[in-house]
Amino acid sequence: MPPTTRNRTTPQTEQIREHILITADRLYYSRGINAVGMDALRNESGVSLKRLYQLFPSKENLVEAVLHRRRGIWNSLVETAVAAGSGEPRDQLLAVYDVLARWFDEDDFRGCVFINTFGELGGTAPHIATLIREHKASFQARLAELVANTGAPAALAHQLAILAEGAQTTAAIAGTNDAAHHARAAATTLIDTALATNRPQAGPSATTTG
Amino acid sequence: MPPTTRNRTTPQTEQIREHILITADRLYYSRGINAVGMDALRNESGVSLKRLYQLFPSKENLVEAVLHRRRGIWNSLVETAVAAGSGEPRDQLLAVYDVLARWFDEDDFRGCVFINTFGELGGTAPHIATLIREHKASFQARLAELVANTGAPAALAHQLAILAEGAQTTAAIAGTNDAAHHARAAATTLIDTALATNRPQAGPSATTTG
DNA sequence: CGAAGGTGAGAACGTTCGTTCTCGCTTGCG
DNA sequence: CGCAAGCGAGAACGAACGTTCTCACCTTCG
Repeated sequence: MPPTTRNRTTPQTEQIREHILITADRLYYSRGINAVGMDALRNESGVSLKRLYQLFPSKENLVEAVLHRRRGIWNSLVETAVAAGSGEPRDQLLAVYDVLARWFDEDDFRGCVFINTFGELGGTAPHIATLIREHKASFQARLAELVANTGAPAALAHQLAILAEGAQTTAAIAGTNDAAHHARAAATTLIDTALATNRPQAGPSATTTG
Repeated sequence: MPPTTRNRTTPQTEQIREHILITADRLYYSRGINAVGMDALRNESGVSLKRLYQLFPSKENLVEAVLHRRRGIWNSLVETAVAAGSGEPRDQLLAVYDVLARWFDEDDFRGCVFINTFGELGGTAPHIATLIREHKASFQARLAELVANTGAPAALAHQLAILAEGAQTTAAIAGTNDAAHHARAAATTLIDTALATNRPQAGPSATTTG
């Protein structure tokens, strides 16, 4: 039923929806969410208020959709970087910080959308707070998988996650991208230390010859 | 002139000012700044609007005063913890993460005021963004001093700062205080690695004996 | 006592918010 | 052609915002 030619408006609807999400994301990200009214979004996107509320029944709903879309983008960035490397688990972990470095270099970088939104709305919008919490938890879970592949203890994943979070806020506030470099260096130290202390003296347990 | 008995209102003024700052801090921190109007602050503090605007000519001015006060509290916490320990530079650095651990355990903990405020207002209030940037820079400068005392390379200070920032946001969003423990463990690894690789084989280049 | 000035409670101001409604206009279909 | 439905532009709504003003009251000092 969905892909029939029944409703002429349907094909455009998805593009309009995406256009709204892109515009809202840009405005919310640059100015904060409370500071961007629906009128501003209407003017910037060129989409009428009627259609805005038709596609997103409330502002909170729209904010959630923006966060959901950002989550997909973030996951794609991470997975692309993880898949692009040598396949070595250690390199896959470090690839996360290369993603950060490229991101921090963007002109309009102003920190992590989820962290910013949590600070602004986390105390009053429980549904949004939960959404943010779940996103961060899923990122940490992905890190835990990558860490497990290296054979390092699970605690390393938490440490690497903290480095990634800290790099984002530090880069945002300082206005420089140095933090990505520093976080990557710290991650390298933590990973190598974890790997060294995990299989310490018994070196040649050469079960994996690859 | 200030400490004379000339003006009867002066003695109370400072207490009222502090009372306003404490109340505003609590409301802003728990709900976000835009979500707390001056009426809410009037009702919660019991101070009339007239006196509020008498002591703080605008809301932005009040926000800046709240941040300024938080900065002093944070610095006191850090300096107290740094001074309380053994005096060993390594322990002084780790004391910072003990401060975080105690802080995260507080019931109303909701992350770092400066990070939260930067996310909400940093894009539209340049003066506040600058104030936040300066606070973070001064914390990093203090860390750099402590790192220098250990003899470790300066880059360690940046890494430790990133850990502290990341622990704050991670703890806030996750709602647990595990991040303080993980950050402390990571900091220990980074510090010890930096100290070990800094004076590796060539030990006695004793130009600075003291 | 009586005039002056500062105060608290809260109304009022103009703006902006999120959301809904009105109203011409277009458009697809019988 | 005629009509029902959907659309964009924007007015309108009640609420809340930051800020100022009114006014009765209280204090203080000559």
